[in-house]
Amino acid sequence: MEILRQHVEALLSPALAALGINNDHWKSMISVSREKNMGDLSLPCFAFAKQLSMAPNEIAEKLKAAIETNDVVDDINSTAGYLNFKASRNWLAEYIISGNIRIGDAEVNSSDGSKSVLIEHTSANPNGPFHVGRARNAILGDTIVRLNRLYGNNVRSEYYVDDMGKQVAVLAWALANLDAKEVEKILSDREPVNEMWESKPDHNRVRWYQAAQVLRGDDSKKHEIEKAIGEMVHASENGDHEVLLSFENAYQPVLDGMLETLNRLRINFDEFTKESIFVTNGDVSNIMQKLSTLEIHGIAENGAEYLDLGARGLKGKTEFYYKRGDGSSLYATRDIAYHIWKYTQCDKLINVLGEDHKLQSKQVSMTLNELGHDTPEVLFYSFIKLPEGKMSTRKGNVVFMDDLLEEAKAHAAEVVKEIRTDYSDEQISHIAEAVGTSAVRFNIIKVSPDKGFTFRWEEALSFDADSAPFIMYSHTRSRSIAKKCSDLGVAYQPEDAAVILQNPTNIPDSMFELLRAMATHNDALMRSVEQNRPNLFANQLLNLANHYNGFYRDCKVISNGEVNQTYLAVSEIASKLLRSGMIGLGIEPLERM
RNA sequence: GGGCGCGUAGCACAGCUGGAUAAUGCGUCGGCCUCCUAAGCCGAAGAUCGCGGGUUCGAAUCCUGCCGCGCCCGCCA
Repeated sequence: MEILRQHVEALLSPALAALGINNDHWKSMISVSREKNMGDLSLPCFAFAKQLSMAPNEIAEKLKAAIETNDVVDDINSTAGYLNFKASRNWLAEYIISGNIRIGDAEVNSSDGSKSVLIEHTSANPNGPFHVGRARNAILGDTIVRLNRLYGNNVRSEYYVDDMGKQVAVLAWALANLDAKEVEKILSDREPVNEMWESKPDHNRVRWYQAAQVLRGDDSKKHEIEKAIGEMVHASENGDHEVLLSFENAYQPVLDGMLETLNRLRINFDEFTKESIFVTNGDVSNIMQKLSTLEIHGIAENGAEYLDLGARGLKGKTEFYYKRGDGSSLYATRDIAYHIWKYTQCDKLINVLGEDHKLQSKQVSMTLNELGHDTPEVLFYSFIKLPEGKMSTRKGNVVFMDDLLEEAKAHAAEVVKEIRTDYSDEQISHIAEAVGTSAVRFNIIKVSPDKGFTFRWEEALSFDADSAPFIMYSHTRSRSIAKKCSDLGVAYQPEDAAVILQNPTNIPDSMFELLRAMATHNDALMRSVEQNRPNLFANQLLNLANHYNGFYRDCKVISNGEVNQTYLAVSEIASKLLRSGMIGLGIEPLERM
């Protein structure tokens, strides 16, 4: 309720001055009321107690007596040492109906020259299909992208393609040296690929990768394979175009398959940047050169080079190696080159990384600092576990995103079929797809990223309150009302605000609660974006949907064939806010469901 | 062993820069469809905020010790 702040400050200022409080420190003490029924903004008076030698509640009472309510703040009360200010119903209704709440659009970049943000997320090795654990990165990252756009930032999303490491080399080696029969023989003790995904290249080619991994553990073949792979890695690091091309031919179909899965979740990227670029264009060797001149630089016996980050306060492992004994670079070195390049593209960087990358990320940031660069904001997330324990492709203990999406859609279809008997199969399929994918996204977004949560099918497929369908349902109700009104010949036009406001309407509690939820909507968005915590905004949207439902219950927009214009205006603005917020979270807004 | 993170009702999860009766969902119990989509709404029961110390007028929130869980501690990516 930041919109109320200046009004409250104006009221408080003279009253506090009269008590002898003349500095502005109290302004930062005004905060959003915890007790929603007491007020919107509150001033705790405890801090004044000593200075004024008065009890806090006495101070609050004195202030209350000294302040006159007005059209904006029409309720001031003092309880237990708090002075509470509540926005006036009519003022708030007028404020919102007049179109003062910013709606935003998560699908476009602002063009007003605002801050440009480069968000790198997912960047998974292109060697196999997404399981729910790996997909947490993509869902969090894409949501941050969307919320930044909704907030008004200029955003570019990037996938950093690891096109030259050992993992890709293993895949390329396997594809060149093994045929399908051999692969299936090697993997005969494992679960076969779900036939539904047999022709999907991420599910298909990962078999070659897995078979190669098995062979790499086989003592009789290990040597020969390691040598071959080692040569490929080495060649790729020297920028050997032929090898890099064979790598690309190996991983690109896999990556395409993975992106197909993300696409179904409405996750897209603006740019794909290949790791090898920074080797072939000389950036990496330039950086290694620069690093070797730093005072915290060190050289190991075999010529490998590192930075002593312990000298800069890093605890635990202090040596950060950026160059191997053979002179080649390491993943982190290339990542540093990538970051420096990223800073030539944008003002601010955000990375989304698994918690296993914390140390690595810290090393990269500290090194960037040494080189005089800014450091990225990083959102770390914990892993998703299964009830049986850690997710592991090797043990067959995984839930693939493709399977989850199918399952979610099927479950949604069941629900729709049961309660909407008049819908066509096509309609049901469309709704089920939207509900299924939205629910999957939302279940991951709504929990705090640093919480390691356990994946459970019954929860992933729960469409009750606290889920995407709950929000979608509220939105659908608002669309249904708009359609009915339009059928009656009444359409909401934002320009008519002044006319609508000429007819005062009764504002019941539940409508007031909705208005308050709308008034705090952008406060929540700001917090969510500034702190890179999508779950905060997910919560806001649940809150908004919840209050819309209360409004829906008590304020009939259409009654006896007559449209209440004020209610319709509020319903429509709430609807827009729900819609833009849903798109911000990657939830698909439907007209009917 | 060291570093980082987490620990809130039977389960899951929220709690913004310390503040008033710790929010919400699932599950349990009870109520609401002649009226804009009941995937909804209303009500009840259910919490020593891991344990101990400290700072403060005030701590789930900050500091510290311990316990439990996760991740990391490669010249891998």
